[in-house]
Amino acid sequence: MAKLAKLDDIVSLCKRRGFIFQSSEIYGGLASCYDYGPLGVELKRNVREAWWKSVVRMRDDVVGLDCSILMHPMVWKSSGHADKFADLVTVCKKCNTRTRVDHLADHAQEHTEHVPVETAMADAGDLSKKACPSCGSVGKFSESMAFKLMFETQMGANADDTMTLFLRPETAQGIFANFRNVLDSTRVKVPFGIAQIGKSFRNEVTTKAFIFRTREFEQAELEFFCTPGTDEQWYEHWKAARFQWYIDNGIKAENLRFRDHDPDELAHYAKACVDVEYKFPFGSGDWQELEGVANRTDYDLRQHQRGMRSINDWHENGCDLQKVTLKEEDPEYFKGPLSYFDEQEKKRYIPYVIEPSAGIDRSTLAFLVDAYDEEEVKGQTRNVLRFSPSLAPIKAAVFPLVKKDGMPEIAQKIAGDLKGCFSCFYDQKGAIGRRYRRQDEAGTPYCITVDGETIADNVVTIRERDSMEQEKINVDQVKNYLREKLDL
RNA sequence: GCGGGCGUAGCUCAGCGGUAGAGCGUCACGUUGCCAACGUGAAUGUCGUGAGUUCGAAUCUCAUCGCCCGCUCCA
Repeated sequence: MAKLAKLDDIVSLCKRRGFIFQSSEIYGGLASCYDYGPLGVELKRNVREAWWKSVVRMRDDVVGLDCSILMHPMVWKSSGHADKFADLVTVCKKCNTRTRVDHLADHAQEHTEHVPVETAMADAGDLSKKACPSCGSVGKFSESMAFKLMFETQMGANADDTMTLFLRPETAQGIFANFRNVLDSTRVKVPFGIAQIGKSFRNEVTTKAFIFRTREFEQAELEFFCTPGTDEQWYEHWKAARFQWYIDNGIKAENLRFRDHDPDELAHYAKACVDVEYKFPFGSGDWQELEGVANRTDYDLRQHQRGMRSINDWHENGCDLQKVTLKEEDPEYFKGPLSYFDEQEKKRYIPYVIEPSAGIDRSTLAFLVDAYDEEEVKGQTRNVLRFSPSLAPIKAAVFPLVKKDGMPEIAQKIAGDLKGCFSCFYDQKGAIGRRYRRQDEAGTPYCITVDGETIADNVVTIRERDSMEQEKINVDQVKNYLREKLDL
């Protein structure tokens, strides 16, 4: 059905209809950055809203949070990002292939294992003896280059007195950093979750495929805290719940799948991880990750307890993160400041964490691509975005059949009334058929048309997007009709 | 970062050394009166950007920015 064979088609559609624009386009564009246009911003807000409703509002065991993007530098020391998100990379001069230095080490590191810069530097010294995994040439490597995966910025207006901070590379750490605050302020009891939606930043080595991998991106993350031993069942619970969410919001089941991470693919702290993947019509493998659900065990909270014990070290070292070494873990770590006391079991422990982490931008793209359809109607091509009503940027459009005889006034009144409930669009220009088709291309589920008889009988026509079928109803029933059909 | 391809109107593209073009879309007026209708008219371009070659550059050369594909990488 869908004719979006290439990424270019999607980019074109997004621009033409005002969903997504290249950032700073009038200045030649800024790599990897994109802006959401009038329809795009509504769509993206609806995606966020649908996630929040499903993960937070419809549940009794999840609360929300909105952390600052800038956090104490020690957060990233504890999380490991400060050390481990600085990979060393070298280029083979013979074949121009880029390779991570730690992959050339004598004892090959695991796939997702990042190594501290110092260790990598030490290994980098003897690159002259290493063979290129691509072409086999020995000692042809360039000087190794460090890739800073975190964006840096300065805090403090006085140039002589600033502190280097990082833009968060994930929202999750802000949740862990607030674990104690939420426990102390909300009467939550394990098992419970803390959810957050917000921007994150990563200097990806390569960006890719439109808004699919960008350096500034939006995440929707849940950290679900549970009793050790129950983590596997919660993992299954969230895996299923998150998959279903995409289905419920309109993704076709055949375009969605799970991909379990192999044991040797897992990050060292993760006990299990699965990706929810969507079959995008671009890229080499087609299937691309929308979301990861991971069992992070008690790793993060334990790391932050170590960080809390190391804060003096940070001050004593002139606030230089590079000079700080995290203190060893207290043998009684399970009684530490980020532990939880279970009243039922009369036991203190560090909860395990299940983390569903979704990409809002790539999900938005998936919803857009999946909704796109072209069909033949009386020899003409009709373009339709078959959005789920929950995501449609515009829920209803109101038209006077013609721009006279009092019809515009009635239509405007109806539109004004509906705007209080949901996003609604009024249009009185041009032929009615054209107005219908324009709304089809924006994905508007319903159009309401006021005709010449409405003045007399108070009846309007409601036209449904997918079937193009029309139904006559009383003006007074429009709002309830839409509420019911849109499930709002 | 490497290799390949591509940047001309909002979109799709033609033009490839000599006045900036088409289709679609957009806007206005008229007509019509429930599915991209018709008529008339109109607006819109730093030809990605900057240098160079030339009497003259959208066109040739170089640099640069951006996008796509591949490599590489990747919660």
